[in-house]
Amino acid sequence: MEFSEKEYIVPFFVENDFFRKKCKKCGKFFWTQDRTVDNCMEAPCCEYTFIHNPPTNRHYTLDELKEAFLKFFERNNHTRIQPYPVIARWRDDLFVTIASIADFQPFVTEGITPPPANPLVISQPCLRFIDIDNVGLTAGRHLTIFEMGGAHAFNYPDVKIYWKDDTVRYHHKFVTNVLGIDTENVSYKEGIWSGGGNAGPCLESCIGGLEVATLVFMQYKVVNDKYVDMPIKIVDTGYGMERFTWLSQGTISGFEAIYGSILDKIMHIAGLVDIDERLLIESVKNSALMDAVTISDRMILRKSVANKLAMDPIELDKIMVPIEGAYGIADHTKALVFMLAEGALPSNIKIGYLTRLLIRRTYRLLRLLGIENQFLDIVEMQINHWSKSFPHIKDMENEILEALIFEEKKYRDTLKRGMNLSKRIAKEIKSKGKTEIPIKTIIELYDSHGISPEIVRENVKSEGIRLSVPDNFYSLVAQRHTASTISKRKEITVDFELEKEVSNLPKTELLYYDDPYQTEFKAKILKIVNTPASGKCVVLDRTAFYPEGGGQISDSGTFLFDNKQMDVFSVQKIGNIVIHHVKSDYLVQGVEIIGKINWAHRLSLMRHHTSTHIIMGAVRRIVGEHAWQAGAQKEVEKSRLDVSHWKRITPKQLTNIEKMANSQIMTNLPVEVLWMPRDKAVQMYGFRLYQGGVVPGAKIRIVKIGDWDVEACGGTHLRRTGEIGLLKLLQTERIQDGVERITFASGFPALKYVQETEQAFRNVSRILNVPVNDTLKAVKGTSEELKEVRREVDRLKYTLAKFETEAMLRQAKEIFGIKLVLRLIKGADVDYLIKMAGFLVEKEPKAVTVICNVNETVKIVVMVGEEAVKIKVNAGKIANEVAKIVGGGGNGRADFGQGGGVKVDEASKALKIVEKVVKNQILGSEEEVI
RNA sequence: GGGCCGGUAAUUCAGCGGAAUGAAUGCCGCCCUCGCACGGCGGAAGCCCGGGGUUCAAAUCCCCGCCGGUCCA
Repeated sequence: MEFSEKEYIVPFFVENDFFRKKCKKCGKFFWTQDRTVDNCMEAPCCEYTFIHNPPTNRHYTLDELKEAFLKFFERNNHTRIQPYPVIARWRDDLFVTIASIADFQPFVTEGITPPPANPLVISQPCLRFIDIDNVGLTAGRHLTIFEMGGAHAFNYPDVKIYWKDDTVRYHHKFVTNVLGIDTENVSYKEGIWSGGGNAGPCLESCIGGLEVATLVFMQYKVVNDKYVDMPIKIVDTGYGMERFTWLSQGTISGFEAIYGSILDKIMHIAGLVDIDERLLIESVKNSALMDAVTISDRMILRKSVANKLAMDPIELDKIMVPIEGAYGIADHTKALVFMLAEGALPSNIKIGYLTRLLIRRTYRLLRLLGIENQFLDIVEMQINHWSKSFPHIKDMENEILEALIFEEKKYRDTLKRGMNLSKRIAKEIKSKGKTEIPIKTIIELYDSHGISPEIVRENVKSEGIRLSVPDNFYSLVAQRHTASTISKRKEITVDFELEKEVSNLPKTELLYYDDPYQTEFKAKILKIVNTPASGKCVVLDRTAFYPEGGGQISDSGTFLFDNKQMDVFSVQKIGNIVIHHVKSDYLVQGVEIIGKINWAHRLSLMRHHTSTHIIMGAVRRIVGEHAWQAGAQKEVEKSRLDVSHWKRITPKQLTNIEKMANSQIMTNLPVEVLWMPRDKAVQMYGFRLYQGGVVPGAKIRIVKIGDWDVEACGGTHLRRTGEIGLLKLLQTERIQDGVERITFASGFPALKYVQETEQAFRNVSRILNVPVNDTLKAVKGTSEELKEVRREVDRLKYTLAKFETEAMLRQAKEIFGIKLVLRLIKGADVDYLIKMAGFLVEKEPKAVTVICNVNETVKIVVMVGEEAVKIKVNAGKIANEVAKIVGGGGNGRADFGQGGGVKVDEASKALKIVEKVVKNQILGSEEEVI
């Protein structure tokens, strides 16, 4: 899909003599006032021109630039909005905030809620992991954390704010008037933007070879690969705050501009001083010419730089790798500080995995520079620096450092395990006379054990083992994952038919918000829809039925109409419409019904919901402020709360949480529900409000339990905590690394649990015949005794077996120079048989022993003494032959065999053939014995 | 959300259907030494994670659960 010139030409271009040109190198169209230029003015089509030669009127720090940007747009009628979290908890399609527009998706962009202001301006910290391999290599063009200056305007069919022309004018005015850049130095490159199901044309602003901003005009929805007009047209501009800062300072890399003294210190402690600037400048300029820098591209880059400087590329690589490592460390540690401050704890799944990835990567870079012991010092510098603009980071300082210490230890453990494992593998390979580890093993080491090929190489070097890692190593790893995952993807079923049928209905009035204790109400049936997917659905003008949402299951109850009662078994919400699922055919549109909710059901849910908030408050106080709700489900009998925490919650902590929570219940705290403007709420209570995810709307519903806990929440709650009565924590489990699930019960189900547990305990004490308080002691004693008895039985078996053996040997039959001992016993176990047979052959090397035990089945043990083995008697084969007769099988070595079967009556017959089998073995005859 | 690996002595692991004489390190005792380190000899130490199933026989194979590790989206 391409857009025509029409989409890009704006009056501003025409008025100011901009020309539309086609880039000689990349073939893309762009707009410029400079007649002479023939490329788009963006690397790699041209070199950076701003290094040591900034085009701006002065140097800006990141903070200064951000302020200049925000102030400029404020002067131009935009309202400044506080940044959103970097962890995008309100989205199910993203883990992190990747752009400023992500703050407003999907609720605002879909028209569900109005924007917090219109137009607005924001400087949003963003995370991107896509380009993580490039961080450092491209001198600051790619970062995992950066701030995106976003000026946004939302144009509705009836309310127009501004569109393409003003967007370009604002941008141009900002770069020329505020930053003082020459107007000829700015080019606008035509492009297409698409993402998140939306698309539109965009203009990329390039200055000095660097793309500094993207002006996106979101105007289409992508439906079946076709563009459909969106009712809301959105100006989505992204100004790269770090890139502008770099541009204004003209430093060698962006990292000097962004990190200043922090980077200096990292370089200093790593001993990276007195570096030949020419190497850096050439490398930066060349990195601009590389489009996508991959691992194998690195040496190409080095070669071209080395060529210009007449030096050895390998030598250059050795100098550059640590410097780029220092850049990476500066970037990664900042990203970590932001992520951890918001409670994105290291884990093996979801967002936590990205945190872990980043920590491990950082640790490897630090190791490369030999400064891994400085990890926390560097992080502290970052905390102190960035908390000037983002004070919440300082509040979390201890939590951030603690999480890192714990994770670092974990990684060191992994590395240690990896060392053992790879050394063992190396030895095994060596013992096979080989010198190379197969690629399959390397992949498995990485995929299943987290040991990267470089680490393996380090560890096996001493054993003289090599390994060659192919360029496509990481895609080979990826291959192991793709094959099975695609087929198993579950479809989320959306009843489009139902959605369409109710879309024009007025918003349902939600009575449960006015009074969560209302159990009965009158309402008019607005519509009855019957779809194959959802069955019979009733929409009312008002309802007290709480629909499924916020982890709370829906209400149930009945409708009364015309003296008839109909069950409402499930309630859902689609947009602003509440749907009641019923089975009855009796209802008709337009009539008035009486709704009655199942109060016991609802009350239990309310108890559990309020409890969830109380527990969350207690968990934070016991395990630390990093603990976030990672999910929750409120049901009638019990509920669960998933909490992020880097280690297991100990039984002692759990007891304390329970005690603390119950104490809040006994204090009978008031539960207040307030509707507040989003920004004000965040200002008062912080991001911690969003435990259950960011809720839509400019005004949000706040549930405040005394001074104990405040959360944005749409659920139904009690008036006072005392109504919970009793709260019992039932169990904790580790559902993922870094996420602990607490299951609990409130009210009657809690009491029921306590009573049942007590009953079970009483039963145990009754069986042990001891008072309840002595149960533990009694069980301990019994268990000890059991162990002792077991040992005693073993000892007795030993002596008994020895004793019996001697008698058996006296009865042995001598044939062909061996002593044949046959024995049939009842009710013994295999261990005993083996012991007896063992003693026998030990004592008499000429013995051949076959012992047969009859129980529910037949067990046969055969042992052949040393001397007898020499004349070809084979225990395993005897066992096999004998077992066949009792209808089973057997096997074993020459000196020891065992077998068995089910035909109990054939046991004595089976023993009778032994003599013949042994004879055949000694004589080497193949004669059939059975 | 999905994939892969693992749970055996205090620890790191071997064994992967027929006896846990398991291995190494650590621990205890004895010998060597004036004493220590090293060395030599001997010893203690295991519900083979839990629960089902298959089998004459399961640490071993299959299913479920618990616990841990790891990679990817």
